[in-house]
Amino acid sequence: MGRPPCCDKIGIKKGPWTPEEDIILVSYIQEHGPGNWRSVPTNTGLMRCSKSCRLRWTNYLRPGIKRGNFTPHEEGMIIHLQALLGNKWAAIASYLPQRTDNDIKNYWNTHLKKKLKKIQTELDSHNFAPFPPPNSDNSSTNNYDHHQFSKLLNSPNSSSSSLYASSTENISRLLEGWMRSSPNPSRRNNNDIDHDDETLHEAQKNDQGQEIVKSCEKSWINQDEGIIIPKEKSSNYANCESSGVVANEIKTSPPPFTYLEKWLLEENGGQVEELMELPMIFT
DNA sequence: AAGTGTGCCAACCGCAGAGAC
DNA sequence: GGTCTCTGCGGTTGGCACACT
Repeated sequence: MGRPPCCDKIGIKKGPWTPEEDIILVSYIQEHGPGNWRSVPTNTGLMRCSKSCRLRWTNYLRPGIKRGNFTPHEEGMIIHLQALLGNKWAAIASYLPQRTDNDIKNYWNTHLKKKLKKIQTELDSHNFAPFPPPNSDNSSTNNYDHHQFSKLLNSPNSSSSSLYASSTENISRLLEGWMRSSPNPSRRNNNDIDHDDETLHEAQKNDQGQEIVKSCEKSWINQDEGIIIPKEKSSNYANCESSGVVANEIKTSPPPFTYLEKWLLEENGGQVEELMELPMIFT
């Protein structure tokens, strides 16, 4: 049935990209813009399949990619978005415009998964609950210890994010300035981070954004703290649901997307602390 | 110094969706 | 409507670098 893999073709080079290949690819895209990947190998003379060219561009060469350590804020966003969306790395990456889905996926698999697993073990051994008991109000959260959880998450003993460092210079710097002046750039320049809100609004228009909105409908937004608690884990939700408040709130007017926006794009470090205290689903 | 184990990340693979014909 | 092609996504892996013995 299907067509053979594009990379099975004879003469197609595999493996790590050389700086020369990078420069050829960057030069070509600089001139023609990203897209029409099919024609890239033919037009550039690169002995790579179109897929490999696209991947190299999107994951490594395109301008605006931030490499190196993930900040606690980014880490928190990933953790929470993963809890919210699952392994939808592309969707998660759309909220971290400077990170690639591959980068986020790798970081999750190599750091965060272990970190959360360790935290869960710690929580078990300390006998305090990661979630407030259902049907209880916030004043009686029993063993649930926000600060302990936060401490564990930020503990230097739990795998250090500082180990995650870039080993190679980002060749995309060659393109600095170009994307800015380009009439229709596919991605943004490093200097455009002040337009994050525009990107988010664009994302909201497309399927990924709609997916987030749908996800929000499944979550209970804690408006006091500006954070999102998975519906099934929130005692507030349980309490309100029983009174019919939430059902009406969500069914008739889903939580405004701006809550998620505001929280996700909040550059204030103080928000991170709240995030770290957030109960979440361990997978 | 050499061998082995482990962590990490770039890149590959296979699948699915969308669009063109 | 069916087939083909292109693109994007998520899971997996190869291989390098470093740590440990």
